Amino acid sequence: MKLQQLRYLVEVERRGLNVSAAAEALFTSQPGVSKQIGLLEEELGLTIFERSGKRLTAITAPGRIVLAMAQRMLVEAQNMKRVGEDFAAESSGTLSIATTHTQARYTLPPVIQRFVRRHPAIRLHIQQGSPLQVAEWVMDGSVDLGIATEALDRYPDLVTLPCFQWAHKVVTPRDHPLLAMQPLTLAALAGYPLITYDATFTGRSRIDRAFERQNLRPNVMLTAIDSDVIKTYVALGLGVGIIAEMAFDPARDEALAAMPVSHLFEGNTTRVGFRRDIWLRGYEYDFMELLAPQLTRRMVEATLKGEGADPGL
Amino acid sequence: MKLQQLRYLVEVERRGLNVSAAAEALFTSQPGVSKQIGLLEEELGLTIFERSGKRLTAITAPGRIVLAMAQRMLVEAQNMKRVGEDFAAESSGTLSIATTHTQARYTLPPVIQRFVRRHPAIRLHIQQGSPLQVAEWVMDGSVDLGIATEALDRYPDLVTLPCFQWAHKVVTPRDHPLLAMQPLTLAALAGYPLITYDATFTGRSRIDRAFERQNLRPNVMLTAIDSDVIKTYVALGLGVGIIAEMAFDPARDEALAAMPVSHLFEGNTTRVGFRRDIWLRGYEYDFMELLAPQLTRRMVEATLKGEGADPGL
DNA sequence: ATCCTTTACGCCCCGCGTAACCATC
DNA sequence: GATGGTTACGCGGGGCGTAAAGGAT
Repeated sequence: MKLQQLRYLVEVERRGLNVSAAAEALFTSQPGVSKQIGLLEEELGLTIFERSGKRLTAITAPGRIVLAMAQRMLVEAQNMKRVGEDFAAESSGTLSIATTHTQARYTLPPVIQRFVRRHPAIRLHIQQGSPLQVAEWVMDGSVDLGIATEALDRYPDLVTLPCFQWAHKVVTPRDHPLLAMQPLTLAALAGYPLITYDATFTGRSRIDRAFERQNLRPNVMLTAIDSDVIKTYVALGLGVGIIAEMAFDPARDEALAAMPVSHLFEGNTTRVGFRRDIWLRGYEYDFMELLAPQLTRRMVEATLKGEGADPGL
Repeated sequence: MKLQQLRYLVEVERRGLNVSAAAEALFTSQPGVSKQIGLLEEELGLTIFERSGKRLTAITAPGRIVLAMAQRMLVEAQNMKRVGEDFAAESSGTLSIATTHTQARYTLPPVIQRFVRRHPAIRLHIQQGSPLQVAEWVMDGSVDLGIATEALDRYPDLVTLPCFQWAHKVVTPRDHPLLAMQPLTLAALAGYPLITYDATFTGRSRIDRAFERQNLRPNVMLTAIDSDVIKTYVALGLGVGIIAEMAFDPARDEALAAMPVSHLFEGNTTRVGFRRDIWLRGYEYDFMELLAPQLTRRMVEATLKGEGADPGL
């Protein structure tokens, strides 16, 4: 049994049982992959893939078990490399983060700035997507850390830690009639066309839930994944915006006025998440602490220990 | 990184940082082991072993982490092979059990007999030792299952399941004065020289505790790990024996008389234990069920799931 | 007819063994 | 000097690539 064979195996599964695609993804030849998988099956004395003639059609029951084991072994192998990077240099390495637009645009810049100053040789990779995508990327190992307000905590194989809390703000043009209203009500908001986040983004669930509770049907006339887009359309007078508070900058957004609405919508908690079974490098602990001061290395490690429950296979 | 390198690594550690011994144990050449470990260290970019000149003297901090990961990977690799044996044939394979004399001699024979009838092609290996040895053998993977009344449950990395309960019996020559005593007391027992198990064996701890509670100092004049030895000396009139009840057979031991003493000593529970992280083959589940009918596959798997807590590193 | 997998075959790397050398106790 | 580890070097197996053949849709 070779680790290569396991890599081939896992990749074939990831590519929907397409050996050619797997070979391409691994920069090797298709026959090689085919052969090694055959050898592995022979060595283990079982068939991992069901074949109809020469085409792989399904994964057998033992195959599924073997696959799960292979994945764990590969994660462990990757962790070993991480330990190397971690202890050896602390200077080289890559930190890849998946997050949503709001975090990438408003929360992360100062964090990243300090991180880069402290770890100048670490290459950074920020991948932007929906909270669900963020979670999936963390799950499949294509990024190390995921930062999002939604979705992350729905994956039991991820460790998620709360970073900070935030509230929404309502933004309007500076001359908007709502600005005179004290205090602002949901009913009043529902009287205007609304511009806010896309269905699965950045606390949108809290917004919807608040209106639902009062049986209001808000007129959401435009949604975006991007606070800047929302603000732009609000400035054009197309409606009233509901955005994350950190996305409003009085200096930069001088065409707009913002009103606190923490009394209308539930608070949101932005979380950082990572796979329970990966090895966190020193600079990843550092990054988390920069992101949220309470996430010290000691605290994160304690959480890992405490949550040690492994659902396993 | 190759699995071989990890095997070398782990073996070197097991052999007290002696590369030559590790090479010998793995049936390969010493320079090969040395080189592969060097290559692994180079690949990971860290030193695993501290060297004074050319001699390995200690394991570095990262080395310890790498070692733990390597061990987990190797266990997983072994599990993969087990899955193979398990699904493929169910016919070939080896079941290795570590246990104490009493179990091997009195409990296991009928179990083994039925097991062999059901799985004629499985090779059996019974290794006999003290409860502590049994636990260590299970821990280091040299046997699959351990069966013992003592010690097993003190290892958190082992899953231990209760098999059955049993009590001690007092055995004497047929004409012994104690036989007339109704009911038997500890004080009476303490008045005779006793012959029983070695300090760490087969419920011996319960025997000692019972005397201690009454502040009695029994005269244990001979100890053995072996019920047959005890019975032999009892038959010779050297003293009164205290043995496990299953070790007394009225037909075979016609020179002796036995008296129930469950009112004097606590009951004992014999347990079967195995490493939490190994893959149990179908016939191993079978064996456990033959050993103790309540240990069905379903029940064992449920216990595994429930205990899923993994202390990890 | 096309796509995809397997079989066949040859190159070349690399793991392993032998031998020689070297450091520590 | 004995034990034990590294370096040097040559052989051989096996992984991987190219080419070709064989099924499935």
